[in-house]
Amino acid sequence: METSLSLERTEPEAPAKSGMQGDEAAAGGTLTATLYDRLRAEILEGRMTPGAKLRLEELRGRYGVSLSPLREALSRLVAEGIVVAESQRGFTVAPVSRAMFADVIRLRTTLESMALRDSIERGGDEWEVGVVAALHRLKKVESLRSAEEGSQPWEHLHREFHLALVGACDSPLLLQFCATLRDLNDRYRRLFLANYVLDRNVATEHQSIADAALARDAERAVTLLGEHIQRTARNVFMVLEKQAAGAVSHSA
Amino acid sequence: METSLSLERTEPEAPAKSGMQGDEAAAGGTLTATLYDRLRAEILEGRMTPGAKLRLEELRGRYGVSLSPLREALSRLVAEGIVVAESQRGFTVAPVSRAMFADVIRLRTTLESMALRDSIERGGDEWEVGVVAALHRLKKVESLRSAEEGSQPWEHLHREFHLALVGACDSPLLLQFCATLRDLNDRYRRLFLANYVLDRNVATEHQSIADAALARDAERAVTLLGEHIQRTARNVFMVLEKQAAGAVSHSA
DNA sequence: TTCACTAATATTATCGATTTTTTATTGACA
DNA sequence: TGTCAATAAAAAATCGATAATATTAGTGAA
Repeated sequence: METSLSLERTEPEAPAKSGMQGDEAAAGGTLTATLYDRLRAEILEGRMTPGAKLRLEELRGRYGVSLSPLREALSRLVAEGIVVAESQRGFTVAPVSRAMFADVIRLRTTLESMALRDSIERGGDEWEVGVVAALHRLKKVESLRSAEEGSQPWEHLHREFHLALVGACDSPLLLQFCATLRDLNDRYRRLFLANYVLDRNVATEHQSIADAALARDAERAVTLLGEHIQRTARNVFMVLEKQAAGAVSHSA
Repeated sequence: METSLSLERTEPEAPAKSGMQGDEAAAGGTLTATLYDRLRAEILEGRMTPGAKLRLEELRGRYGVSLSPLREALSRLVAEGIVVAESQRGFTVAPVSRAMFADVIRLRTTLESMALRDSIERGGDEWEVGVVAALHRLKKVESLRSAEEGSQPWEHLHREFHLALVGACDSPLLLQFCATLRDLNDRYRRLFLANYVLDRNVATEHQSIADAALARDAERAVTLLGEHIQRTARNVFMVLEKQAAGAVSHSA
C-alpha cells in the first residue's frame, strides 16, 4: 500500500534500470549499482515475496558483499517504493494490494495514453522505424513459441515495444513516470500471472496498436492501448481476488 | 536534464518529506532519515548550487556523522533525481535547465489538474473544511506581510493549501507524482525568484481557485490553477533566460 | 495458564580504517 | 612551449568491527 515511484532515467551510475531488465548487472560500475540492479530485478520480476523481510546478513552472504553497498542499494529502492524501510527494523519487500494495483493501472492507462498521443504527433522517420523494428522482434519471439509470455526474452522485447511506441514523446519526465508505472504493472503480472495461459492473441493486439500509431490515428491507438492494458489487468484482478489477502508467491 | 522523481509517501522511516518541508529533521528516527530530510530540504529550498559537488568528507564534517548514513541518504536522493551519482566520482546536486523546468511545468499542470478534477468530484465535507482552513491560514500569513512570498511559513502554508485542494483525489500515486512535481517546481522558484517582488496578487488567485473548487466548478478551477502555475513559471523563465546557462545561486 | 518482566540472542545502524579510483602535480622530452 | 607519462595527493567505495535496538526465550508470580 505504499509505493513510491521513482523515476530515474539514464543516470550514469546505474546503467541498467528500466531499459534493460533482463540484462544482468552491468559490470564495471560500482558494487552499489550492481546490487541495485540485481535486487530491483529480483523484486520486479516477482522472485521475491511481497512483504518479505530482507535480512541484511543473509543478503550479505548471498551476494558476497559488505553492508555498506547493500544498504545503499536498498536505500535507493526505498526511495523508489520497491522496498520499504522501517526505522530500526530494516528493510522489507514492498507489499502488494488490490487497491495499489488498481491505482497503477488507472494512472498507467492515462499517462501512457498521453505519451502515445504526443509520440504519434511528433514522431518522425526514426520513430516509425523503431516501432516497426520492435514489433517485428517481438512477433518473432512470440512465433517461436519456445518462449511463451513471461519468458525472459519476451519480457524484454515486450518492454522494448511499448517503449518504442512512446519513444517520440518529448517529455522525459512523463516517460519516466510511464516507465515506473509499467514496472509496477509488470510486477503484478509476473507475480500473479506467472504460469498463465493466454486467452487472447496478444500478438494481434500489439500489431493493431502499432498499425494505428503508424497511421497516425491517435484516437484509435490510445483506445487499443487502453484495452490492451485493461485486459491483462483484468486477469491479474481475477487471480488477486482469489487469493484472500496475502501474497502467495514463489521463492523468498 | 535528468531528474527522476520519486514518489514516496508516508513511509515510516522518513517522517518528513514532502509534507513538512520546513520542519527540521524529525528526531528519533535513524540518522540516515535525518540526513535525508536535511539534505533534501537544503537542495529543494535552493540553498545549494545546482551541479555543485557534494564532497563526502565535507558533509561528514558538517553534519558530524560517518560516511555510511550519509551515503545512504544521498542514495535515496539519487533515486529521486535530486542528487546525481556518477560512478566512482561521487555525488553532485542535480543540475537545472530550461528544458527540465519546462517539462516540470507542463506535466505539473496536467497532473495537478487531473487530481484537482478528481478531488472536486469526490470531495466531501472534510475536504471542503480542509480547503477553507488552509486558505485561511495562508491568507493570514500573507496579510501579516512580515513574511513575503518565499518565507518559511509562507512556503509551508502555500504547500498545505495546494495539498488540501487535491486532498480528496483518491489516487495516492497521482498525488505522489504531483507532490514530486511541485517540489521540483518550487525548487526553481526558490532558486530564481529568491528576492522576487510580487507583480500580482497571488492571494487573490488562491482565493479564486478555492472558490471555484468549493463551488464544484471543476472547469473553472482547473483553468485558474493552470494560470496560477503558468504565471509563476513565466517569471522563472524570465530570470532563467537572463542567466546564460549556469545556475547562479547562493551558498555552497 | 497467562501475564509481566528480565536475560539472551539476533539484527540493525553507525563508525573508523583500508582499498581502489580519480584528479592534480611534476618533470622529461619533443 | 606544449604534450605526455609517472607520481603524489585527494576522494570515493568498500570493508570489518562496534554500538544500539529490537526480538525471542525464559522465569516467576498471579
